[in-house]
Amino acid sequence: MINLDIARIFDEIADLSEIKGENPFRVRAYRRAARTIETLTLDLRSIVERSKSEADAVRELTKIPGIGEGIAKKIYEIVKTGRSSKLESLRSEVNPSLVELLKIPHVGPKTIAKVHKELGISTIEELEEAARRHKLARIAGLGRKAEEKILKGIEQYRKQKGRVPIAKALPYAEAIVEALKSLKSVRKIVIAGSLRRWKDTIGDIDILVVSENPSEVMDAFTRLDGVEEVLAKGETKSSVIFRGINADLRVVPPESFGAATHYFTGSKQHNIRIRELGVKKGLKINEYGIFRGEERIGGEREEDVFAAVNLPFIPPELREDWGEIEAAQAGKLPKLIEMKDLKGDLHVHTNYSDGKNSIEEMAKAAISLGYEYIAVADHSKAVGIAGGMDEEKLRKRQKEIERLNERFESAGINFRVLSAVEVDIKSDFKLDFSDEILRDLDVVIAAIHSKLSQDRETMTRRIISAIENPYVDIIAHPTGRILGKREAYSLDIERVMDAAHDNGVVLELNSYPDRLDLRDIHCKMAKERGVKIAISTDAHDAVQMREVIRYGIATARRGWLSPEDVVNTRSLREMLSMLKHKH
DNA sequence: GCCGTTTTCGGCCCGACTGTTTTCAGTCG
Repeated sequence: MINLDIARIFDEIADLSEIKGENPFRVRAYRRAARTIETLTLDLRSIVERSKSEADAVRELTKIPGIGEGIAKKIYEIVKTGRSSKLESLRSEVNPSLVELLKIPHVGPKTIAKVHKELGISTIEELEEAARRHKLARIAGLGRKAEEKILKGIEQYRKQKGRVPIAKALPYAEAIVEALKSLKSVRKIVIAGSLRRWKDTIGDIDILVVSENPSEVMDAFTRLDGVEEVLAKGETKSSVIFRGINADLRVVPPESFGAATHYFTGSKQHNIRIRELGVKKGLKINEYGIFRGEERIGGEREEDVFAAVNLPFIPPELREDWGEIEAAQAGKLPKLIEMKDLKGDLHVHTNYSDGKNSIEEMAKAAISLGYEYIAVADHSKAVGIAGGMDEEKLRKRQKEIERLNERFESAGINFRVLSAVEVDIKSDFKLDFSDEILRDLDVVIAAIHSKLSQDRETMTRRIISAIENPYVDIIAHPTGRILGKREAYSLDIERVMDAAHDNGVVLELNSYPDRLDLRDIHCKMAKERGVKIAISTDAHDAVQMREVIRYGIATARRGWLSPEDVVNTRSLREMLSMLKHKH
């Protein structure tokens, strides 16, 4: 039983309670607890297991914001017994298959309860059938339009568009901004929402505009080249599907720009917390501004919103209700890493394995970025599909690296190419090069590339065995996820982090936008455990080295990382001294 | 269900859009 499983139980309790018609604030409490738990950097199971009694465990658990006595006791029960009696009794009251209907756009708990009660509908197929036969319109409160909407929603749900990797949504958002910028009445236009928070996946594109002529903007937006469907069009807000992705646009007056930017950036949970703080100070905070009674006391700048509740500015990447509000109150917001802090890239490929460019080309690209070093980390021979190197090819590469470094030195260029490998951790736990070979390299990166479906215990031990090898410095893409394609390996990430800490091994944050692995919350977890991170690109050509790093930096910021948490913010000498097999 | 230097009870963020309502409910973010 891990945190994620417990979060799922509370999500189901929330869903079932909602359909049952429970107090919405109770539902919200379960949802908030689920969100908190799934992004918690502590293991609930170990908190419960090291407690002497239930009361002791409850005392510890209720220190977590959003977890009170009721939910704490349920966590205790779940960890101890593997079951939740609350969930089980709900399941006997509310048909559990109704939960899936909640995922259909435009279908909410009230509608579900109604169609279930009136028509006995409990599956998507039954709902679709009833809508087609116009049976739904007979129910009070529903009509023909509702039937159309529900059918459309079902179609959308089946297409499973869902969330897309940030690198796919960002260019579309930039294209929309570019197109609308040219309108005369557009004074300001910004990207907000999860894109501004740099979340790894994006559900929809949010654009905010200041304009004295909203209807001109709405018309232009809904007629953009690329708009496939107009979902809603109002005075100040419209929604469309833009090249397969939902896009929302909102127009506000200039004096509301700051408040609207904050509101539209989210996250939803962060906004709720900020507005609650406002309520306690007798203020109303909405997208138009900050109000005391009728009087507006701010909202032109985003800082106004934070200042109104006595907080410093919180960077968008932190606005997830992952503790940033408490940290801001305590004056303990981290100084987040920035692009300019990086001094090198510790994981790039060259044409010695599956990279496109030569070592020299990669080095020159790195120099142009202002870096002091790169580690060329070509694949080892077991990764045949990526042209992995054997020992002989490795020796040949070594000579080329040495010649290149001599040239840089004699030309007075402060830059060094580090000789590295991305050595494969094979399914039998062995590394793909002998210790003798690894010992002579500048940097040894180890990673898993095959047999990804081994069980949780085996995968955990497989990675830890690499961590314990005396020459392994860095573990690359530690969880193996590929967004939209492949889940992370089944892995006990906490044990991996503890082993990394104990052995002085660095974990990689792979900047590839469909990897971003470690992910944001894992970076936070690593930081709290004192594990150092390398933000690397894993670039297979020079253009990628330049372009994908921003996603890595953004993810690091979402994971609360400061320059000192990251090894490649250090000068060459200092960075090398932090690696395990020192040079 | 959570939470509290004005509360251990009585609040709980706030508004836009749509549809079916003749004054508001449902859904969404």
